[in-house]
Amino acid sequence: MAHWLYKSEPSSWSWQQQKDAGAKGTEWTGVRNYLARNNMRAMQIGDKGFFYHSNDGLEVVGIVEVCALAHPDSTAKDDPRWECADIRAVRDMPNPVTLKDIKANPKLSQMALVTSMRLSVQPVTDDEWLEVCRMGGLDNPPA
DNA sequence: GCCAACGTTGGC
DNA sequence: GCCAACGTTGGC
Repeated sequence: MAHWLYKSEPSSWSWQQQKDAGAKGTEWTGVRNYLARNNMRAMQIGDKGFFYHSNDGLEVVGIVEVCALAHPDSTAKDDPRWECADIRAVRDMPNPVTLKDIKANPKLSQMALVTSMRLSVQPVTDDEWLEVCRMGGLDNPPA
């Protein structure tokens, strides 16, 4: 299964809010970027991803999974171009992994988080997934 | 709060 | 279809 990374500013939508939304999950609305949208179109049910706090925190704080395939973004009713998937919280990172840690790890130098700073929904390779999980203290990373 | 990077928009 | 202007993102 593919892996992803979702950025959110905690002041607009935080990890705590995502967890509070429970198993039903939430639409990942508001993406207005074609690459990010295409990533969401490629998502499959059960795909795991990292939840990253941008601007404030700058760290991977949790694991989420896709619980609905891409559908029209309800916050873009007048513009059929924009779609989003739904995601739900799976678990906390035992130790949040900071952007600083990621940049300092040579194995992660090709991560989109580093190379495509502004992409808000990005793919994560299997190797990157395992490495960040390891750094975060997850001994048995979810597939 | 600043500003660089960069994606999108819109005039031509 | 180019490209300048503009707006937004996001690290610092």
